[in-house]
Amino acid sequence: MDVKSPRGAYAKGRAKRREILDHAIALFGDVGYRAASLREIATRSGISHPGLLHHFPTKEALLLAVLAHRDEVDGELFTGSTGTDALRRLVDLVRLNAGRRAIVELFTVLSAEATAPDHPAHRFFVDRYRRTVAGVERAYALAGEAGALRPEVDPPAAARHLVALMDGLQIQWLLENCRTDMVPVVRAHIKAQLKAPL
Amino acid sequence: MDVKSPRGAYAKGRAKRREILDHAIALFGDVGYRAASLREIATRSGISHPGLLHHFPTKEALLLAVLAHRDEVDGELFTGSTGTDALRRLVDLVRLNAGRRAIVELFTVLSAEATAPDHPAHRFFVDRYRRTVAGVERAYALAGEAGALRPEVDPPAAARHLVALMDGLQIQWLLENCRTDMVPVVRAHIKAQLKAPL
DNA sequence: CCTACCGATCGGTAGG
DNA sequence: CCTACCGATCGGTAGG
Repeated sequence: MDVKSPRGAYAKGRAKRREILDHAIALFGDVGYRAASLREIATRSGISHPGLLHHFPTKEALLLAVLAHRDEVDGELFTGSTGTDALRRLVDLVRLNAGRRAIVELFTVLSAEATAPDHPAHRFFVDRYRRTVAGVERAYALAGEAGALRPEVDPPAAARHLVALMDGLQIQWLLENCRTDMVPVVRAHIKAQLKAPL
Repeated sequence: MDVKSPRGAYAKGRAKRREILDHAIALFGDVGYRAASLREIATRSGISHPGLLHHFPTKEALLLAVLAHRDEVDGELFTGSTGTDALRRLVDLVRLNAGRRAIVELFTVLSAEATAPDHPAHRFFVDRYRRTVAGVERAYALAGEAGALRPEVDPPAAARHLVALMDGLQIQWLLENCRTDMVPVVRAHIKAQLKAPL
Protein backbone atom coordinates (compact mmCIF):
# COMPACT_ATOMS: atom_id res chain seq x y z
CA MET A 1 0.00 0.00 0.00
CA ASP A 2 1.29 3.42 -0.97
CA VAL A 3 0.80 5.71 2.02
CA LYS A 4 0.88 8.82 -0.15
CA SER A 5 -2.13 7.67 -2.18
CA PRO A 6 -4.54 5.67 -0.04
CA ARG A 7 -7.00 5.55 -2.94
CA GLY A 8 -4.31 4.32 -5.32
CA ALA A 9 -6.68 2.26 -7.43
CA TYR A 10 -8.99 5.22 -8.12
CA ALA A 11 -6.07 7.54 -8.78
CA LYS A 12 -4.66 5.07 -11.27
CA GLY A 13 -8.00 4.83 -13.05
CA ARG A 14 -8.22 8.59 -13.31
CA ALA A 15 -4.68 8.82 -14.62
CA LYS A 16 -5.42 6.20 -17.26
CA ARG A 17 -8.59 8.03 -18.26
CA ARG A 18 -6.58 11.19 -18.64
CA GLU A 19 -3.95 9.36 -20.69
CA ILE A 20 -6.64 8.00 -23.01
CA LEU A 21 -8.12 11.48 -23.42
CA ASP A 22 -4.73 12.94 -24.36
CA HIS A 23 -4.09 10.29 -27.01
CA ALA A 24 -7.65 10.66 -28.30
CA ILE A 25 -7.13 14.40 -28.67
CA ALA A 26 -3.98 13.76 -30.69
CA LEU A 27 -5.48 11.12 -32.99
CA PHE A 28 -8.84 12.87 -33.52
CA GLY A 29 -6.84 15.96 -34.41
CA ASP A 30 -4.58 14.08 -36.82
CA VAL A 31 -7.12 12.07 -38.78
CA GLY A 32 -10.53 13.25 -37.58
CA TYR A 33 -13.12 11.38 -35.53
CA ARG A 34 -14.45 9.01 -38.17
CA ALA A 35 -11.05 7.83 -39.39
CA ALA A 36 -9.58 7.44 -35.90
CA SER A 37 -9.67 3.93 -34.45
CA LEU A 38 -10.19 2.93 -30.84
CA ARG A 39 -7.49 0.29 -31.24
CA GLU A 40 -4.90 2.91 -32.15
CA ILE A 41 -5.84 5.14 -29.22
CA ALA A 42 -5.84 2.12 -26.90
CA THR A 43 -2.40 0.93 -28.07
CA ARG A 44 -0.92 4.40 -27.56
CA SER A 45 -2.44 4.41 -24.06
CA GLY A 46 -0.90 1.04 -23.27
CA ILE A 47 -4.10 -0.98 -23.04
CA SER A 48 -6.25 -3.21 -25.25
CA HIS A 49 -9.20 -1.70 -27.02
CA PRO A 50 -11.78 -3.46 -24.84
CA GLY A 51 -9.74 -1.97 -21.99
CA LEU A 52 -10.42 1.46 -23.41
CA LEU A 53 -14.12 0.66 -23.73
CA HIS A 54 -14.13 -0.04 -19.99
CA HIS A 55 -13.32 3.66 -19.41
CA PHE A 56 -15.45 5.04 -22.26
CA PRO A 57 -18.32 2.74 -23.29
CA THR A 58 -18.49 3.82 -26.96
CA LYS A 59 -16.40 5.75 -29.45
CA GLU A 60 -18.95 8.56 -29.36
CA ALA A 61 -18.72 8.75 -25.57
CA LEU A 62 -14.96 9.18 -25.90
CA LEU A 63 -15.44 12.01 -28.40
CA LEU A 64 -17.91 13.82 -26.16
CA ALA A 65 -15.59 13.35 -23.17
CA VAL A 66 -12.74 14.90 -25.17
CA LEU A 67 -14.90 17.91 -26.08
CA ALA A 68 -16.24 18.33 -22.55
CA HIS A 69 -12.70 18.13 -21.20
CA ARG A 70 -11.48 20.86 -23.54
CA ASP A 71 -14.45 23.11 -22.77
CA GLU A 72 -13.78 22.66 -19.07
CA VAL A 73 -10.11 23.62 -19.39
CA ASP A 74 -10.61 26.59 -21.72
CA GLY A 75 -13.76 27.89 -20.06
CA GLU A 76 -11.66 29.15 -17.15
CA LEU A 77 -9.73 31.48 -19.43
CA PHE A 78 -12.41 34.09 -19.91
CA THR A 79 -14.32 34.21 -16.67
CA GLY A 80 -14.37 37.72 -15.35
CA SER A 81 -13.28 39.76 -18.35
CA THR A 82 -15.68 41.92 -20.31
CA GLY A 83 -15.73 44.53 -23.05
CA THR A 84 -12.40 45.82 -24.30
CA ASP A 85 -10.62 43.64 -21.77
CA ALA A 86 -12.23 40.51 -23.22
CA LEU A 87 -11.10 41.53 -26.70
CA ARG A 88 -7.56 41.88 -25.38
CA ARG A 89 -7.85 38.43 -23.87
CA LEU A 90 -8.67 37.00 -27.25
CA VAL A 91 -5.23 38.06 -28.48
CA ASP A 92 -3.80 36.16 -25.52
CA LEU A 93 -5.82 33.13 -26.57
CA VAL A 94 -4.31 33.26 -30.05
CA ARG A 95 -0.85 33.42 -28.49
CA LEU A 96 -1.68 30.52 -26.21
CA ASN A 97 -2.98 28.43 -29.10
CA ALA A 98 0.26 28.98 -31.01
CA GLY A 99 1.89 26.85 -28.31
CA ARG A 100 -0.46 23.87 -28.54
CA ARG A 101 -0.72 22.57 -32.04
CA ALA A 102 -2.60 19.43 -30.97
CA ILE A 103 -5.52 21.42 -29.56
CA VAL A 104 -5.68 23.69 -32.59
CA GLU A 105 -5.64 20.68 -34.89
CA LEU A 106 -8.38 18.99 -32.88
CA PHE A 107 -10.79 21.90 -33.15
CA THR A 108 -9.94 22.76 -36.74
CA VAL A 109 -10.46 19.20 -37.97
CA LEU A 110 -13.49 18.41 -35.81
CA SER A 111 -15.34 21.65 -36.49
CA ALA A 112 -15.04 21.02 -40.23
CA GLU A 113 -16.02 17.35 -39.91
CA ALA A 114 -18.92 18.30 -37.64
CA THR A 115 -20.54 20.59 -40.21
CA ALA A 116 -22.27 17.37 -41.37
CA PRO A 117 -25.65 17.34 -39.60
CA ASP A 118 -25.38 13.65 -38.62
CA HIS A 119 -21.93 13.99 -37.05
CA PRO A 120 -21.95 13.11 -33.33
CA ALA A 121 -20.30 16.44 -32.51
CA HIS A 122 -22.60 18.51 -34.74
CA ARG A 123 -24.75 19.83 -31.90
CA PHE A 124 -21.70 20.53 -29.79
CA PHE A 125 -20.11 22.73 -32.45
CA VAL A 126 -23.35 24.46 -33.44
CA ASP A 127 -23.88 25.41 -29.78
CA ARG A 128 -20.22 26.27 -29.26
CA TYR A 129 -20.16 28.72 -32.17
CA ARG A 130 -23.42 30.29 -31.11
CA ARG A 131 -22.04 30.84 -27.62
CA THR A 132 -18.66 32.06 -28.82
CA VAL A 133 -20.02 34.52 -31.38
CA ALA A 134 -22.59 35.79 -28.88
CA GLY A 135 -19.87 36.28 -26.26
CA VAL A 136 -17.61 38.20 -28.63
CA GLU A 137 -20.58 40.27 -29.81
CA ARG A 138 -21.28 41.21 -26.22
CA ALA A 139 -17.67 42.19 -25.71
CA TYR A 140 -17.86 44.50 -28.73
CA ALA A 141 -21.18 45.92 -27.57
CA LEU A 142 -19.83 46.69 -24.10
CA ALA A 143 -16.70 48.25 -25.56
CA GLY A 144 -18.96 50.37 -27.74
CA GLU A 145 -21.07 51.52 -24.81
CA ALA A 146 -17.87 52.50 -23.01
CA GLY A 147 -16.97 54.65 -26.01
CA ALA A 148 -13.89 52.56 -26.84
CA LEU A 149 -14.98 51.48 -30.34
CA ARG A 150 -14.64 53.32 -33.61
CA PRO A 151 -18.14 54.24 -34.85
CA GLU A 152 -18.09 52.07 -37.99
CA VAL A 153 -17.73 48.85 -35.97
CA ASP A 154 -20.95 46.84 -35.90
CA PRO A 155 -20.87 44.33 -32.99
CA PRO A 156 -22.80 41.45 -34.64
CA ALA A 157 -20.76 41.57 -37.85
CA ALA A 158 -17.51 42.26 -35.99
CA ALA A 159 -18.05 39.21 -33.79
CA ARG A 160 -18.59 36.84 -36.70
CA HIS A 161 -15.61 38.44 -38.41
CA LEU A 162 -13.23 38.01 -35.48
CA VAL A 163 -14.18 34.38 -34.83
CA ALA A 164 -13.85 33.60 -38.54
CA LEU A 165 -10.47 35.30 -38.68
CA MET A 166 -9.13 33.20 -35.82
CA ASP A 167 -10.41 29.96 -37.35
CA GLY A 168 -9.12 30.75 -40.81
CA LEU A 169 -5.68 31.73 -39.55
CA GLN A 170 -5.41 28.40 -37.78
CA ILE A 171 -5.92 26.52 -41.04
CA GLN A 172 -3.14 28.53 -42.69
CA TRP A 173 -0.94 28.13 -39.62
CA LEU A 174 -1.37 24.35 -39.63
CA LEU A 175 -0.74 24.07 -43.37
CA GLU A 176 2.39 26.23 -42.99
CA ASN A 177 3.53 23.87 -40.21
CA CYS A 178 3.35 26.63 -37.58
CA ARG A 179 6.00 28.71 -39.34
CA THR A 180 4.03 31.97 -39.24
CA ASP A 181 2.67 34.11 -36.43
CA MET A 182 -1.08 34.50 -36.09
CA VAL A 183 -0.86 37.09 -33.32
CA PRO A 184 0.07 40.26 -35.28
CA VAL A 185 -2.81 39.79 -37.72
CA VAL A 186 -5.41 39.47 -34.97
CA ARG A 187 -3.77 42.17 -32.90
CA ALA A 188 -3.71 44.67 -35.78
CA HIS A 189 -7.35 43.87 -36.59
CA ILE A 190 -8.61 44.56 -33.08
CA LYS A 191 -6.33 47.57 -32.71
CA ALA A 192 -7.86 49.13 -35.83
CA GLN A 193 -11.32 48.79 -34.26
CA LEU A 194 -10.45 50.48 -30.98
CA LYS A 195 -10.03 54.20 -30.38
CA ALA A 196 -7.39 53.72 -27.72
CA PRO A 197 -4.17 51.75 -28.42
CA LEU A 198 -4.52 48.06 -27.62
CA MET B 1 -26.12 4.32 -84.08
CA ASP B 2 -26.99 7.78 -82.90
CA VAL B 3 -26.15 10.24 -85.66
CA LYS B 4 -25.83 13.16 -83.25
CA SER B 5 -23.05 11.45 -81.28
CA PRO B 6 -20.86 9.32 -83.52
CA ARG B 7 -18.42 8.76 -80.64
CA GLY B 8 -21.23 7.68 -78.34
CA ALA B 9 -19.09 5.22 -76.38
CA TYR B 10 -16.48 7.86 -75.52
CA ALA B 11 -19.14 10.43 -74.71
CA LYS B 12 -20.82 7.96 -72.38
CA GLY B 13 -17.52 7.24 -70.63
CA ARG B 14 -16.89 10.93 -70.10
CA ALA B 15 -20.40 11.46 -68.79
CA LYS B 16 -19.96 8.60 -66.31
CA ARG B 17 -16.60 10.01 -65.20
CA ARG B 18 -18.26 13.33 -64.62
CA GLU B 19 -21.09 11.69 -62.70
CA ILE B 20 -18.58 9.88 -60.47
CA LEU B 21 -16.74 13.15 -59.84
CA ASP B 22 -19.94 14.91 -58.79
CA HIS B 23 -20.87 12.18 -56.33
CA ALA B 24 -17.29 12.07 -55.02
CA ILE B 25 -17.41 15.82 -54.40
CA ALA B 26 -20.62 15.39 -52.43
CA LEU B 27 -19.42 12.47 -50.30
CA PHE B 28 -15.90 13.77 -49.67
CA GLY B 29 -17.55 17.02 -48.58
CA ASP B 30 -20.02 15.25 -46.29
CA VAL B 31 -17.72 12.85 -44.46
CA GLY B 32 -14.19 13.71 -45.61
CA TYR B 33 -11.83 11.70 -47.78
CA ARG B 34 -10.78 9.02 -45.30
CA ALA B 35 -14.28 8.17 -44.14
CA ALA B 36 -15.77 8.16 -47.65
CA SER B 37 -16.08 4.76 -49.33
CA LEU B 38 -15.66 3.95 -52.99
CA ARG B 39 -18.62 1.61 -52.75
CA GLU B 40 -20.92 4.44 -51.67
CA ILE B 41 -19.72 6.73 -54.45
CA ALA B 42 -20.05 3.90 -56.96
CA THR B 43 -23.59 3.02 -55.87
CA ARG B 44 -24.68 6.65 -56.15
CA SER B 45 -23.16 6.72 -59.62
CA GLY B 46 -25.06 3.61 -60.65
CA ILE B 47 -22.09 1.24 -61.01
CA SER B 48 -20.22 -1.34 -58.97
CA HIS B 49 -17.11 -0.26 -57.12
CA PRO B 50 -14.74 -2.17 -59.40
CA GLY B 51 -16.57 -0.29 -62.14
CA LEU B 52 -15.55 2.97 -60.49
CA LEU B 53 -11.96 1.73 -60.26
CA HIS B 54 -12.02 1.28 -64.02
CA HIS B 55 -12.39 5.07 -64.37
CA PHE B 56 -10.14 6.02 -61.43
CA PRO B 57 -7.55 3.36 -60.55
CA THR B 58 -7.30 4.16 -56.83
CA LYS B 59 -9.17 6.16 -54.20
CA GLU B 60 -6.32 8.66 -54.11
CA ALA B 61 -6.50 9.12 -57.90
CA LEU B 62 -10.20 9.94 -57.53
CA LEU B 63 -9.41 12.53 -54.85
CA LEU B 64 -6.74 14.20 -56.99
CA ALA B 65 -9.09 14.19 -59.98
CA VAL B 66 -11.76 15.92 -57.89
CA LEU B 67 -9.29 18.60 -56.79
CA ALA B 68 -7.90 19.11 -60.30
CA HIS B 69 -11.45 19.38 -61.65
CA ARG B 70 -12.35 22.09 -59.12
CA ASP B 71 -9.17 24.03 -59.75
CA GLU B 72 -9.87 23.90 -63.47
CA VAL B 73 -13.41 25.25 -63.09
CA ASP B 74 -12.59 27.98 -60.56
CA GLY B 75 -9.33 29.06 -62.15
CA GLU B 76 -11.28 30.72 -64.94
CA LEU B 77 -12.97 33.10 -62.51
CA PHE B 78 -10.02 35.38 -61.88
CA THR B 79 -8.10 35.51 -65.11
CA GLY B 80 -7.65 39.09 -66.21
CA SER B 81 -8.52 41.03 -63.05
CA THR B 82 -5.89 42.77 -60.95
CA GLY B 83 -5.57 45.16 -58.04
CA THR B 84 -8.76 46.71 -56.69
CA ASP B 85 -10.76 44.92 -59.35
CA ALA B 86 -9.49 41.55 -58.13
CA LEU B 87 -10.54 42.44 -54.57
CA ARG B 88 -14.01 43.28 -55.86
CA ARG B 89 -14.09 39.92 -57.63
CA LEU B 90 -13.43 38.18 -54.31
CA VAL B 91 -16.73 39.51 -53.01
CA ASP B 92 -18.35 37.99 -56.10
CA LEU B 93 -16.67 34.69 -55.26
CA VAL B 94 -18.18 34.74 -51.76
CA ARG B 95 -21.60 35.40 -53.30
CA LEU B 96 -21.06 32.56 -55.79
CA ASN B 97 -20.02 30.16 -53.04
CA ALA B 98 -23.18 30.93 -51.08
CA GLY B 99 -25.00 29.17 -53.93
CA ARG B 100 -23.01 25.95 -53.89
CA ARG B 101 -22.91 24.40 -50.49
CA ALA B 102 -21.36 21.15 -51.76
CA ILE B 103 -18.24 22.89 -53.05
CA VAL B 104 -17.85 24.93 -49.88
CA GLU B 105 -18.24 21.80 -47.78
CA LEU B 106 -15.68 19.96 -49.91
CA PHE B 107 -12.96 22.55 -49.46
CA THR B 108 -13.74 23.27 -45.82
CA VAL B 109 -13.62 19.61 -44.83
CA LEU B 110 -10.69 18.61 -47.04
CA SER B 111 -8.48 21.59 -46.16
CA ALA B 112 -8.86 20.76 -42.47
CA GLU B 113 -8.29 17.04 -43.03
CA ALA B 114 -5.29 17.79 -45.24
CA THR B 115 -3.45 19.73 -42.53
CA ALA B 116 -2.08 16.28 -41.60
CA PRO B 117 1.28 15.99 -43.40
CA ASP B 118 0.63 12.43 -44.61
CA HIS B 119 -2.77 13.24 -46.13
CA PRO B 120 -2.82 12.61 -49.90
CA ALA B 121 -4.10 16.15 -50.50
CA HIS B 122 -1.60 17.81 -48.16
CA ARG B 123 0.71 19.08 -50.90
CA PHE B 124 -2.27 20.24 -52.95
CA PHE B 125 -3.61 22.41 -50.14
CA VAL B 126 -0.20 23.73 -49.06
CA ASP B 127 0.43 24.85 -52.64
CA ARG B 128 -3.11 26.14 -53.08
CA TYR B 129 -2.91 28.38 -50.03
CA ARG B 130 0.51 29.66 -51.00
CA ARG B 131 -0.79 30.58 -54.44
CA THR B 132 -4.01 32.08 -53.14
CA VAL B 133 -2.42 34.20 -50.41
CA ALA B 134 0.29 35.36 -52.84
CA GLY B 135 -2.34 36.32 -55.40
CA VAL B 136 -4.40 38.30 -52.91
CA GLU B 137 -1.25 39.95 -51.59
CA ARG B 138 -0.40 41.06 -55.12
CA ALA B 139 -3.91 42.47 -55.54
CA TYR B 140 -3.48 44.53 -52.37
CA ALA B 141 0.01 45.66 -53.46
CA LEU B 142 -1.27 46.80 -56.85
CA ALA B 143 -4.21 48.58 -55.28
CA GLY B 144 -1.74 50.30 -52.95
CA GLU B 145 0.48 51.41 -55.83
CA ALA B 146 -2.59 52.84 -57.53
CA GLY B 147 -3.26 54.88 -54.39
CA ALA B 148 -6.54 53.09 -53.70
CA LEU B 149 -5.60 51.67 -50.28
CA ARG B 150 -5.75 53.28 -46.87
CA PRO B 151 -2.20 53.73 -45.60
CA GLU B 152 -2.47 51.39 -42.62
CA VAL B 153 -3.18 48.36 -44.85
CA ASP B 154 -0.18 46.02 -45.09
CA PRO B 155 -0.52 43.73 -48.14
CA PRO B 156 1.09 40.55 -46.70
CA ALA B 157 -0.94 40.68 -43.48
CA ALA B 158 -4.09 41.84 -45.28
CA ALA B 159 -3.87 38.91 -47.69
CA ARG B 160 -3.62 36.29 -44.95
CA HIS B 161 -6.40 38.09 -43.12
CA LEU B 162 -8.81 38.12 -46.05
CA VAL B 163 -8.25 34.47 -46.96
CA ALA B 164 -8.68 33.48 -43.30
CA LEU B 165 -11.86 35.51 -43.04
CA MET B 166 -13.40 33.78 -46.03
CA ASP B 167 -12.49 30.32 -44.73
CA GLY B 168 -13.69 31.02 -41.23
CA LEU B 169 -17.01 32.45 -42.40
CA GLN B 170 -17.63 29.29 -44.40
CA ILE B 171 -17.35 27.15 -41.26
CA GLN B 172 -19.90 29.32 -39.48
CA TRP B 173 -22.11 29.38 -42.55
CA LEU B 174 -22.09 25.56 -42.81
CA LEU B 175 -22.76 25.13 -39.07
CA GLU B 176 -25.63 27.63 -39.32
CA ASN B 177 -27.02 25.61 -42.23
CA CYS B 178 -26.51 28.50 -44.68
CA ARG B 179 -28.93 30.72 -42.78
CA THR B 180 -26.64 33.75 -42.68
CA ASP B 181 -25.04 35.93 -45.33
CA MET B 182 -21.26 35.93 -45.64
CA VAL B 183 -21.19 38.70 -48.25
CA PRO B 184 -21.77 41.81 -46.07
CA VAL B 185 -18.98 40.86 -43.67
CA VAL B 186 -16.41 40.45 -46.45
CA ARG B 187 -17.75 43.46 -48.31
CA ALA B 188 -17.53 45.74 -45.27
CA HIS B 189 -14.02 44.51 -44.54
CA ILE B 190 -12.68 45.30 -48.00
CA LYS B 191 -14.61 48.55 -48.16
CA ALA B 192 -12.94 49.73 -44.94
CA GLN B 193 -9.52 49.12 -46.53
CA LEU B 194 -10.21 51.12 -49.69
CA LYS B 195 -10.24 54.89 -50.04
CA ALA B 196 -12.92 54.89 -52.72
CA PRO B 197 -16.32 53.23 -52.13
CA LEU B 198 -16.39 49.58 -53.21
C1' DC C 1 -18.41 -2.80 -67.06
C1' DC C 2 -19.66 -7.31 -63.83
C1' DT C 3 -19.35 -11.14 -59.79
C1' DA C 4 -16.62 -13.00 -56.52
C1' DC C 5 -13.12 -12.79 -53.71
C1' DC C 6 -8.70 -11.26 -50.88
C1' DG C 7 -6.60 -9.67 -46.35
C1' DA C 8 -7.07 -5.96 -43.22
C1' DT C 9 -9.51 -3.32 -40.06
C1' DC C 10 -13.47 -1.47 -37.85
C1' DG C 11 -16.73 -0.81 -33.21
C1' DG C 12 -18.51 -3.53 -29.96
C1' DT C 13 -19.55 -7.89 -27.07
C1' DA C 14 -18.86 -12.44 -24.44
C1' DG C 15 -16.95 -14.29 -20.79
C1' DG C 16 -13.84 -14.23 -17.59
C1' DC D 1 -8.21 -4.96 -17.25
C1' DC D 2 -7.45 -9.38 -20.74
C1' DT D 3 -8.19 -12.87 -25.00
C1' DA D 4 -11.12 -14.22 -28.36
C1' DC D 5 -14.58 -13.45 -31.12
C1' DC D 6 -18.79 -11.22 -33.86
C1' DG D 7 -20.69 -9.12 -38.28
C1' DA D 8 -19.79 -5.29 -41.17
C1' DT D 9 -17.07 -2.76 -44.14
C1' DC D 10 -12.90 -1.24 -46.26
C1' DG D 11 -9.59 -0.64 -50.86
C1' DG D 12 -8.09 -3.32 -54.26
C1' DT D 13 -7.52 -7.59 -57.41
C1' DA D 14 -8.70 -11.84 -60.33
C1' DG D 15 -10.80 -13.27 -64.09
C1' DG D 16 -13.84 -12.69 -67.30
